[in-house]
Amino acid sequence: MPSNTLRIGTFNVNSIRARLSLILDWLTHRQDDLDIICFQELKATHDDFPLSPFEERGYFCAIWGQKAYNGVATCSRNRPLSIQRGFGQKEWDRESRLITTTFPEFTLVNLYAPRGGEPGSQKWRYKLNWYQHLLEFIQNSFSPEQPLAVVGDFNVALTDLDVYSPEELAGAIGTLPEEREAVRRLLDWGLVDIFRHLYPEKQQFTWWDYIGGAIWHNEGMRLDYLLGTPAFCQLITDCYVDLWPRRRRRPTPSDHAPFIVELVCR
Amino acid sequence: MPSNTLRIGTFNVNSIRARLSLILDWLTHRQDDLDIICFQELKATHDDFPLSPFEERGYFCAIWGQKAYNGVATCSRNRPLSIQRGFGQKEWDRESRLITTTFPEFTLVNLYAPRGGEPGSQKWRYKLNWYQHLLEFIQNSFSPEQPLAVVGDFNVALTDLDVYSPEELAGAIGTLPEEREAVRRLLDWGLVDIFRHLYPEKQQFTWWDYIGGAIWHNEGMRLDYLLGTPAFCQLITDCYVDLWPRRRRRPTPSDHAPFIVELVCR
DNA sequence: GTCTGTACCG
DNA sequence: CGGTACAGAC
Repeated sequence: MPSNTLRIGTFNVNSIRARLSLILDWLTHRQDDLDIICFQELKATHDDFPLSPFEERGYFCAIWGQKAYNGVATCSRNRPLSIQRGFGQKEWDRESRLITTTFPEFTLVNLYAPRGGEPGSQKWRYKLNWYQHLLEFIQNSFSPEQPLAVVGDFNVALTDLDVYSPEELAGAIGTLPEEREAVRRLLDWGLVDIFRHLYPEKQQFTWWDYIGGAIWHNEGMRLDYLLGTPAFCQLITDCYVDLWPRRRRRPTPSDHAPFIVELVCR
Repeated sequence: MPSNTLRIGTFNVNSIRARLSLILDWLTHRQDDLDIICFQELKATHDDFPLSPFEERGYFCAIWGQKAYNGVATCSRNRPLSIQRGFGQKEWDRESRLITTTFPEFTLVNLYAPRGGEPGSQKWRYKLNWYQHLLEFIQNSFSPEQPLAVVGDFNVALTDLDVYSPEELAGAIGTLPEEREAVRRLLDWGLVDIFRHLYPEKQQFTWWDYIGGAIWHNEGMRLDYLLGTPAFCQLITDCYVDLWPRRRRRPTPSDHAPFIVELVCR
């Protein structure tokens, strides 16, 4: 590996506090090789974020916390040039689901999409509206020509290849046509699903239900993505899911596994 | 020590489940030298009692559990001749606070008295009524001539010697005249406070508040007792509080320490 | 299945 | 301060 390799991870941790020791052990296991980590589902306020252990490992943490639910943080070895919490519209910023950090080489949108609900339900509608708003935010804030990555838990499995059993999961939340279409509109704008781009045929999940020990039968979904503009994706050398923090019993893991992207930085 | 030494312990564990590993470590630390253990505040139903580890260590457990609150169990190497749960009156047996086991050599009443409340309050009245009922139960069920021990968490500090600071604790729950009088009536009936009998001047607490790290300043109270009839007490060779399971930080200990009585059994 | 709040009791 | 129960979310 050349020394100018940069690694970005995205990890829905399902509580940064309950999972702290596991996350730190994971960082150590990886020999602290991640340059940027995008966390989702902090389930903690800014004040409750365990800042010290991350600072001790050399990370600056851009945090947008919330009590009990949601919450995102982007922790990076280099301090970002700017941080924006949310969409910048009061109406859509009641939930902490999005944090944007800019770096000299690229811009990073770290998001936690709503889970949604049954088709036609209130939560289903909210998810679609949220995605529509995300699209407009990206359209208004960025250009497909700039190096941009949109990364996080999208709570959508884009195709049937991204779920363990399309038959069993027909109509399941995260696989509905409207949800897939909402993400696809982001791709149409100019973002590339880098995992699928690099591995067109590979089935690789990032989430497994707690119930029934789904991780042990690999019955999961691909819900976590890095979508990048071509200017960003040309930097990428590889990407993969790191199962280390997921395939274990104790301490109790998150239901998600981290997704790692490696790039060269000139 | 002669091999016919018998050891009885009483221990308010403040949840038998949350404290299981600590209790088992404690038994091991003591080289499994306890013949009878009286537990209070199981905070678990009969079905939730962790029976196996105690059975594996050779104990028969007479359990009277309750969800979330109260709950008592008497675990003994020899199976008791009989077990009675509660007072035997529906009205007074809604809470699991008392279990009586009979053995060939003596009878054992294991109790968890109500904590009570501010003087004049509902809970204060309930505690006094409960003690009145306990007195009548003992009067009606036993004779001061028989070998009988009444052991457990009485939630009363009998005298000012039994609290760390009579000045600071003036009027504190557990030190009120009516509460002390309630316990004294048991002594008047024919029971001996064996610790005080053997150590008339010694200040030794069995409970320390969680708040403020009271254990580290020995700011406690003596709330746990073994009261015995003379026929029982004549068997006793020594008694003491075992601080091992209390003076520690992790795993979080109970706020009580076990009280141990040693006897000779002919 | 797992987590966080809130509530209640010690 | 520390335990359990319950509701709500995912």
